[in-house]
Amino acid sequence: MTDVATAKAPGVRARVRAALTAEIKASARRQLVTDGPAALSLRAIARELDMASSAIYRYFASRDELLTALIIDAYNAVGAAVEEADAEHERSNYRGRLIAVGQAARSWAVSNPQEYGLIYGSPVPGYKAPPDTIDPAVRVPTALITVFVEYFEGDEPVGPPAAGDELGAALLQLSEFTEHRLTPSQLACSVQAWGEILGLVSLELFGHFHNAVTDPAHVFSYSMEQLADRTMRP
Amino acid sequence: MTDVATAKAPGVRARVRAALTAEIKASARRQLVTDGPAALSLRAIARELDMASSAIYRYFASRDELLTALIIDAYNAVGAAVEEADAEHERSNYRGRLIAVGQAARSWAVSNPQEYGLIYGSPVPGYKAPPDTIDPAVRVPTALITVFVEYFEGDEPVGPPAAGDELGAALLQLSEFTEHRLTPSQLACSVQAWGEILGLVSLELFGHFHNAVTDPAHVFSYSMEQLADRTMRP
DNA sequence: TGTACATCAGTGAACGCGCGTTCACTGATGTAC
DNA sequence: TGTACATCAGTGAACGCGCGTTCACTGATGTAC
Repeated sequence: MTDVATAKAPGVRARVRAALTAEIKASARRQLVTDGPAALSLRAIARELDMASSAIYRYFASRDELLTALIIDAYNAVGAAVEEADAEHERSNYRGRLIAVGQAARSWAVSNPQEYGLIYGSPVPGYKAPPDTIDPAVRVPTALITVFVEYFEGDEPVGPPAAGDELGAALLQLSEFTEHRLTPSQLACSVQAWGEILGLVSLELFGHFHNAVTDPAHVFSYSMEQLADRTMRP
Repeated sequence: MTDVATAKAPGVRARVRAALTAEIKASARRQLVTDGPAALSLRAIARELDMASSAIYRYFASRDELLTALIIDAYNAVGAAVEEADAEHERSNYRGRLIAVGQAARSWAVSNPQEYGLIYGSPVPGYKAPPDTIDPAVRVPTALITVFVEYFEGDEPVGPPAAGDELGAALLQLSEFTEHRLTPSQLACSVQAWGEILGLVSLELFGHFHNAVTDPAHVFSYSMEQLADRTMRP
């Protein structure tokens, strides 16, 4: 029992701690919507949570650390949404998976525009992302490229890009990341897909469709179908 | 002579005024690079220009008005770069024009990353773009879509989208903008191109190619060729 | 050409505000015997 | 089970800073006769 109690010991205090940490982040997220990341204010959060501004420092060592937490949360949120959408399709339904990944990314972005801006908009000036943001950041592109890897796998496995292959050299790191299972032009195809998804979502969310595209959701769906049509055989 | 003098009268004072206005904007642009638009500070500009902070108000009525001027300048700068690049090709060389437009947009963005972020990154929170930003903002997409309009013009001219055509409805405003000279799927094709260009540039400039794409310029060139290949007949 | 007046650029002080971060502190909650 | 001690959460005052904007003002530059 002492054992269990000790195991649960962090439970009592730590649970309260976790709850407050979450509340701080929620308040920060709310603030993001109205003021943007650059204006994220610890004092404003403290005010909303009815505590001394210095109390925040029990939970986050600095403003930047809080920002990092928000960024990681955002990456994990899109990442999870995209992975879930992908998992809902037959593994061999590459077309369906590709479209699902794109749709899930857009849906999340539309529901969380400020967090989308935080991770895919202009970087916060003066903020240097620490290494622990990398893994979460990589989830969406990984999900996307995995669909292509598995789709192309039918073709003979490819080695590292040949010397003198400029496109291969330009995409060498990506080729390593996928363990050289895609040709340079297949890698480029994945990057283009990622670019098109992100570009369309950014145009929509950052207001560039005003007075031009009435129904961005429809145009996006259509574009994803087109994307699938042209990158994957029927 | 009095006539000319009166005509030139604004010249003396107004030229000094124009010069200082430009200096203020230049300082603001410099500040943008290090601190971002949200932190744009009139006092910092005044400090750099060795004048009282209140003097700025002789040139811009408020911080927001200065920001608007920067945004308009940025849109006009990319707009001009893109139009120039387009003009350097034979009118009938649609493929060359399309690629040139994309390349010019990217080149400008790479040389002016902060101004790119200002207009194509996350919107500045609390800032409402006034109507005079619209015309400059529309130059790049107009150049792009014009290439498609002229390319497709060989086909029979199309009317407004048919009732019940969902894609046509989603793109109705764009169709009007081009005086109904493109079919809905051709319009969508233009939007996709614009999305892909913007997406690839954003991925590159906002740091998402780190540890993945070594040579973004090459991948971009390749992608533009592919884009031209798939949207336009040889 | 010369004078009287209006316009404009720029000053410097002030208002009222918000910020991140530190520090010594009080109590409450957990830990070890 | 009870006591002594260590850990931790939260406080409130303070430091030093920067900001946008207003206002009454001084001089210089242009305008009209």
